[in-house]
Amino acid sequence: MSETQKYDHQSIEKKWQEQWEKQKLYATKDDSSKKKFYCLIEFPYPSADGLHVGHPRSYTALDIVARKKRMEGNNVLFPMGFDAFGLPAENYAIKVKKNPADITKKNVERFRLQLKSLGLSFDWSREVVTTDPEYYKWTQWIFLQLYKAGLLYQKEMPINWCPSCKIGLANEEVVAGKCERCGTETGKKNLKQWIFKITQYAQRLIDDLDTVDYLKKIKTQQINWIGKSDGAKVQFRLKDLKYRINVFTTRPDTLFGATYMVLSPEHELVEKLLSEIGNSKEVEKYVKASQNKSDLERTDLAKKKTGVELKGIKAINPASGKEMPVWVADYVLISYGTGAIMAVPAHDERDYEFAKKFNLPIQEVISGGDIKKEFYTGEGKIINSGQFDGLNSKEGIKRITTWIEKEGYGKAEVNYKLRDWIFSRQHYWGEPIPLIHCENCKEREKKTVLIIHGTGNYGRNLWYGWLADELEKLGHEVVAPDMPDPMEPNLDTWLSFLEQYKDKLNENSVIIGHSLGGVAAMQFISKLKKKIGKLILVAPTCRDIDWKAYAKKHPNDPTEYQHKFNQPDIPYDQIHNNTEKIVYFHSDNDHYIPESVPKHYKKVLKADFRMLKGRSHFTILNGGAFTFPEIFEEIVEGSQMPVGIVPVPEKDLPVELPKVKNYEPTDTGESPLAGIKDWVNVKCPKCKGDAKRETDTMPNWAGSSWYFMRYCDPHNAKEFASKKALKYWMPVDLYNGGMEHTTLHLLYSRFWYKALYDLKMVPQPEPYQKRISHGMVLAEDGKKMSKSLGNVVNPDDVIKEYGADTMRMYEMFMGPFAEAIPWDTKGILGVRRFLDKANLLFEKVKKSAEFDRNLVHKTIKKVTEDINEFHFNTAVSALMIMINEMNNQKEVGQEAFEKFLLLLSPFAPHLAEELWKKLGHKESIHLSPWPHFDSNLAKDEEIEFVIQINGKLKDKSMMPTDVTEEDVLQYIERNEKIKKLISDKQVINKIFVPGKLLNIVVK
RNA sequence: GGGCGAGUGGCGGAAUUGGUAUACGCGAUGGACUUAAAAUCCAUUGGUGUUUAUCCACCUUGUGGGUUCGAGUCCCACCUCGCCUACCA
Repeated sequence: MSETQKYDHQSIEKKWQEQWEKQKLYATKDDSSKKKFYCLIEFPYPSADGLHVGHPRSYTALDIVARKKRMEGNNVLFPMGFDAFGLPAENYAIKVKKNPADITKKNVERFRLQLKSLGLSFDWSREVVTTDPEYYKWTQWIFLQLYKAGLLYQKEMPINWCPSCKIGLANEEVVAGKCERCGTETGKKNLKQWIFKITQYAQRLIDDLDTVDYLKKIKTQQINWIGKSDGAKVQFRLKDLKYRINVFTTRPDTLFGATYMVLSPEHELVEKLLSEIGNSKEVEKYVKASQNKSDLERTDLAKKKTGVELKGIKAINPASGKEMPVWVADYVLISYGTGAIMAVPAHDERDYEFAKKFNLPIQEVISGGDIKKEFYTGEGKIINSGQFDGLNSKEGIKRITTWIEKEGYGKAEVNYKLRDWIFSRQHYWGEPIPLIHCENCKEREKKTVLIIHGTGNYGRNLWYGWLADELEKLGHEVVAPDMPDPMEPNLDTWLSFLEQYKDKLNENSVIIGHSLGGVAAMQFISKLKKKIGKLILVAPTCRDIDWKAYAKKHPNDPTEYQHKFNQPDIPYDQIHNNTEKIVYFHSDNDHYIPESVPKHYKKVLKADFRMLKGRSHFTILNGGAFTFPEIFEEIVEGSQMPVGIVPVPEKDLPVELPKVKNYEPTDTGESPLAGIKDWVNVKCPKCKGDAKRETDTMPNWAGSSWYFMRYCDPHNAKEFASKKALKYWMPVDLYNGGMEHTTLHLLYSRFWYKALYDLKMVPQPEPYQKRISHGMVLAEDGKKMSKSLGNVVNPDDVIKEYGADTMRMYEMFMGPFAEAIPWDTKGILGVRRFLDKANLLFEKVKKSAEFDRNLVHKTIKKVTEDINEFHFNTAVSALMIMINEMNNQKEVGQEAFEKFLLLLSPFAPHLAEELWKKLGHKESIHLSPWPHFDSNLAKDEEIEFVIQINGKLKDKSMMPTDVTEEDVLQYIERNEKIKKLISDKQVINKIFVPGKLLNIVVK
């Protein structure tokens, strides 16, 4: 064959691409009587390097699916866009001193051209670019809806900080202590951050996976990332101290085996206890040292455990009653559970190692191992655990948890690894967060909340701590002091202690008094010379309680002082004068406070009484809970939004990025936007006073968390997408992307979609019906393609030399779609030869020529089914077999050839269209119906029937597919070879598999 | 350490519910065409042995066992590699 026998891919491909575009062949119409099919592929980040050969692999695969679905009569949505915000463009902009917007625009144009040269059937009229203000207007709008729904808060916190990129990183972006992007070791920096309450959705993000069709490993990854564990929260008393240590454990069955406790270095108690311990200097030194350790050091030195004992501090094991030493050690992480553990060295690897190193007692409580030699984490019989001895450990978990709850030491609890999503970025190239900080509004709305705790407790313990955190998330000022001598309180001491907070209080303030603190609160308010907003009493005590009787009933509780507590008459009139409103919470099962108490207060207090069910005395004791949303609600009065932070009004969206001279992030951690005075200074939309814009921008994840919704209605100027369009197109029927996005992008976008579903803005709770993943394309050496290794293959070169059709087919043929496959430039030749053969075969086509119907229908069946299952490589090989068979004939029937072209058209759309038109068709092949197969015709009439002896192949012969056992046995009678082989042996059995084989079992 | 997945020719890889292992392609070798090369076409191509006629026998899907008439496929143990994850209490 000469050069002229190779088809001219350049002119053919250019011609059809132009014609298709002119005819708008792939434009999708919304209102259609046809069944919809939404086929989605992750949109690319338009890097300066251009398209990678990995991109076309998944694009072609989904293009094939989309084209086939279209030919099968579906209304297909197959869109494409660009995810263009983010660090690479910004870093490049800084390097070449240009505007990232200009750079991005250029990159997008290049990408679009490259994608178009592949002949993909995207509906380009629906393209979205996340950096386009018309697009990010709606990203900001959605952000505001979620903000108004109370899903965001701001908190000063140590964030992961990359000293090289000068950017805060989400936990998820730090891989093994290193910056995901640049590989530099990360440190910590304290910054105020906007944070999404994704943890609120943790359970639903797990549960709803049951309703969707994702690859198993993708579901597993999602579940693992959320990391749910069932266990119990248990409270440990400290000997002679008011403080308590809360721990989370998944092994309550080992409670009796806890021999020491460990606090993480960041735990608040470490600082509080410093004055009580003998070796405070040593402890301080240790805490400081571990703060300076990077996450990498703390995790990498996995096996070398360090720690310091808090000398003089003893915790009490509520189960065994034994005293236990308390340590601080950085193998306990502040970010998981409560930041403290009960250590059970006999049945936990880490605790065992620690106990061995520091010579701490090891107490076996589950039999089955040999704890002298090794820890034992398996199941077994419970021993050394009093009343629980003899139980199976699995049963023990349930029984001991129930006992803990009954005795008031804790409660069953679920814990998640997933942490809230840090959303702020201190960078230029991202969507501005559309919020305005207004000091006037803040002063007006901010509440000062004074929490006065009860006996034997401290300021931020239990629900006080939870409530304080929640209020601070909204920007309120919380004063939750540790009251003096809480074990033996004295009213006068308490009142004089509270004096210091007097000046902070005003008509907007709230005072919460719990238990004994309730009495203190009333006394304190009655002496104020001003009015406060609200008094919230939570199960307050009262001198009416018979403390002597109580002490008899509860001999272990240190309540001696209670009846000594000085309670002069409370001047109720004065309290009413000094408060706007009083709310009184009590519980129907408070065994601490008799019913006579609320009865008494009902008589004397003009309060709003609220009865809550089963909250005991509002503490962990006796099964109480840690969170009391009712009390929280009473303070914020329905406002879920942080105070003094005003959403930009919808009519002012988008908040566009201003042009700046300098894109570099600052060393202070502020975004470069902070330096642009004209932009930062605005009037508050609420009070019209002077205010400032938020200068943080959104992370790269924002735009990609909802782009699939915008595709449904991309030009809508009034809504992010119309209800009608969303209802028709959503959910996505097929979503494909890389494994690298199966945790974060999927989790974040599912979270946004669920939140919008709760706001009734989208039609269902899950965005993606089916999710599959593609494998990576590796370099010829089997390594990842990278510039530094110099092994990158440029798709433009391949397309220029061999054509887009060849490129597409080769990417499909190279191996299983889901697996990583190395690129092989020589392998492309085989596919190109196949297409040349197809082109040449056209000369042999005769309208009237006979053809092999079985071959045609077999191939239709194979290709159809393979595409359905994403087995593109074997579909290509079926087409190759068909072409080879047809090539062996002198003439080719036109009908057979047409069917071949139809099957070829999703893979090689240009050549298929060229030959289709050359056959005389007026309409595009891509608008033609997908061929059907006849199952009977797809079956072979004759097969190679196999004769085995003891399962080993001895003979084969062509026979009809439906050959009977008798016929085969007769055949054997006539077969000298088989007869000879079995002549001297005893035939025990004959197994006949219809249409396949006969196995003769001999001895 | 945990989770998921994979080990099949010289290479990429095929193989329905257990039923002819190595489809399809690359590469290689030989031949045709050519002054020659490229391209193309034809033939051969898992291994070993015997025989030189290419008929035959045996072996072969990481290793070792097991279940079965029959195992690449199912079960058990082990080895190797890849990906994700990691002091998650």
